Amino acid sequence: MEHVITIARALSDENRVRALLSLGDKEVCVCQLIELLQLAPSTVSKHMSILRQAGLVIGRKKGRWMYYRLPGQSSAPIVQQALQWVRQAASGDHQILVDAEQMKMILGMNREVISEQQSLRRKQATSIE
Amino acid sequence: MEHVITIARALSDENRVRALLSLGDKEVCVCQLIELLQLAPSTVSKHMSILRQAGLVIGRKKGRWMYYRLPGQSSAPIVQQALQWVRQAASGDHQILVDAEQMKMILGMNREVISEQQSLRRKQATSIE
DNA sequence: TCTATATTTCGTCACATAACGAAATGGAGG
DNA sequence: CCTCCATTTCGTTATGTGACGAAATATAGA
Repeated sequence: MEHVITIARALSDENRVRALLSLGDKEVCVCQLIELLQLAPSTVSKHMSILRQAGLVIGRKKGRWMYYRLPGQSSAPIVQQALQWVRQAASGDHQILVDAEQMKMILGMNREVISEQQSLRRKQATSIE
Repeated sequence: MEHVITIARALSDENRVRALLSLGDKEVCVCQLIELLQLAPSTVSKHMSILRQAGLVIGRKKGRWMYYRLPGQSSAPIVQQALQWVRQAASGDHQILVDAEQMKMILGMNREVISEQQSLRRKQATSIE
């Protein structure tokens, strides 16, 4: 029961569902999710930790980077079914389709370009004030 | 997408999941759910309206009483699958099993007895202060 | 060891939500 | 029409949540 609630809560935020579904069958690092969602690093980190606590994603640390991916057959049935549900339910949604395209783009870029974009955005953010 | 979020949010509260699963294949009125959850009428009413907005239950007004039931085959696949998920995921949970027993009991009582119990509880609540 | 950088943790703010009681609503029956 | 009563709506309060920036952490590379 507790797990049901935890999973449902994890799926009750649009940004988390976007992040989750953008993973596809790839392993994606946080900086790439930041680029996709256009949110602050700390915010994205929190979202991913909520998804991980629910068992909906698996995190793997490699060097300075944290990679997230969908759990495979090894995960609990309750998790697999939840994933199947959200995947089906949101498939065809405009935002999700756009995200898939965007993620393809992001995965094609090497990380240096992403880092550059992000530091650029940070400068913009501070200069606006 | 919006519907996904609405459904997930509706399922992210324990009392709502309890109410939902206690319906089974019966039609249940609000006063009976109040009895089951032991919450204030206004609270239960709000919970059921959230479940109804998500499409997870169907409400039918008969005289002074409001009856809720699970939607049948007619409901959207996204709803049916969500219901199937939560039913499976929470089946075997202790609270849910207890609730099922309790609901059998409540459905066996006629409404006069329930009303009496509830007005008794109201008196108790005020006399405590 | 020192620096740079990806990520997380922490503190804070605005806003959402679950709970209640009181009052409003609406239908049944006198 | 009036009363009763199940339910809903409204207003309030306490707590939860999502957002951010600043600071802490951890790791690769000089």
